[in-house]
Amino acid sequence: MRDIADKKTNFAQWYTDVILKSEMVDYAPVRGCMVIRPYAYGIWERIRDLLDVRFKATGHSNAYFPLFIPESFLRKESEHFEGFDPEVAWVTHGGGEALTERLAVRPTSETVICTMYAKWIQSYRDLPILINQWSNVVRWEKSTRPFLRTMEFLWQEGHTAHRTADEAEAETRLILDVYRDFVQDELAIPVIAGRKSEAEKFAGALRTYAIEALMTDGQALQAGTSHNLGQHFAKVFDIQFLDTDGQLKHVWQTSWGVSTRLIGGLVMVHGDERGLALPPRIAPVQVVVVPIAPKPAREAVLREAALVAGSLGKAARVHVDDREEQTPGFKFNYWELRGVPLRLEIGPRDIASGQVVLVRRDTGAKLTAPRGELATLVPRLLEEIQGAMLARATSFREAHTRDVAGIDQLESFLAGTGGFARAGWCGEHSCEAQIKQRTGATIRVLVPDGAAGHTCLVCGAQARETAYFARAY
RNA sequence: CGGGGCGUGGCGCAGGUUGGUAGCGCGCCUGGUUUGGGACCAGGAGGCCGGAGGUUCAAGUCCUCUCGCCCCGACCA
Repeated sequence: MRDIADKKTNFAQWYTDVILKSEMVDYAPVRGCMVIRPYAYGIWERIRDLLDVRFKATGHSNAYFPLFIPESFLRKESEHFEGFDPEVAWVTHGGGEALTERLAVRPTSETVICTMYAKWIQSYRDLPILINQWSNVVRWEKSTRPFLRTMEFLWQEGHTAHRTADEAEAETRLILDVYRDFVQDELAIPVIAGRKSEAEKFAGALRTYAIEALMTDGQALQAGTSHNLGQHFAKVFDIQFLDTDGQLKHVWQTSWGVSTRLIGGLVMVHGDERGLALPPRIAPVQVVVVPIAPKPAREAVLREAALVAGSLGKAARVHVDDREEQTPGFKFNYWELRGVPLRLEIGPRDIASGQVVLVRRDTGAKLTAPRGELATLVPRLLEEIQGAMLARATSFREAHTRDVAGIDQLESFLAGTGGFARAGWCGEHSCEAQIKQRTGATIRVLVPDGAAGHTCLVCGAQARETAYFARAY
């Protein structure tokens, strides 16, 4: 493949090449910021729309809270403040005058939202509150990569308040399931869902759950998080309600989010030496029609291409590439780089035979089909591609997941192909820290199953948890 | 913050050691011929070399300062 670095030997450069050359993104004038170009924004719109449906279906509503957060709000919960302070951007001046109180550009919105919830919640009848917002946030990151870690990014953040601890925990897990299903079903990315260790949890949370995906370079990517905030925020922000028993109680809260980082995940899970490969359900363009139009037949071919596109109607998102200046070969590469799942070729030969040529992006497989069958064949093929992409990603993950018995095994596993290493863990932070220090790997998630009978891979004590370790983005 | 790399037409780069009329590829524009895996020919447009200062008859090139970007690491929800 011309113009993009070799994926096997130079993954980081390959990633950068793909996202720049497919015109998904460009570097912004400000360090660490990115411009999300129409093609990638189209993917984000699909992500947003599909997730939003799932949020609404589980009872949530959207709202919007301000970008600016007074410093005093952020300081109320000390663990939360300390977690975020190093990467907060502060506004100190406005309208040419110094502000009496600095304003944070939100790194996340718990503190403003809690302030409002304190006003809105009086009675158990006001609960639960189930609000989501689609917004941008800013975190002053030292080292950035487009989509994976940028100083400003787009995300959704859900913030809920509940009457009981059980209800909050159920909500936290419900959202984790929503995320897992969404990412697997729509993005064709298999994930491991589990709980974060104390060291890795959200600043201010009681418990953090996450879904973790494996990139094709063997590194993990946190693809979504769901936090059970307990009553920490309720207590410092004084969010109380009068319960049926006449007692004044603090609410139990959750917060959860996914971001434009998911787009980086799509690239790194499904991309190949030809560029991006998009799962059909998320692809802005599902089918591209490339007319092969030598001059004498040009009019006829373009007319047929338009007819075919039209005949697919609502069955698929179709684009006809009728640019005159480019040759078919150029267009094939162009759309493969952009990851369009299915290509249709129509030329004089096809018109004569009443057929079209179809080419799958995921496998490169080429087949011909009679024109009349397209309306049923194309949707079926798209679903087949969707399934095949998930299956491929899943078997890659399976092939790169190992049980390791000790830290040496973990180290050599990571030095080799990398991936998820599964092992027992005693629950002590010192053991977790030792692994990170020696191997660079962290606990991605803890899963409930099967710790019994295992020992901690570091200290050898009885394991309390089963952990997935990996190096992560 | 540490290490490395780099700023020269839109993009990618050469030129620098040895100062002497700023070049190549791609892209772009016009015309023509082409179109089943990144077309070809011809003719064009476009940069005073990141910025400031200095040395010199003369600076892309040498010196000083400065700004910025990328990668790796550290850090990081």
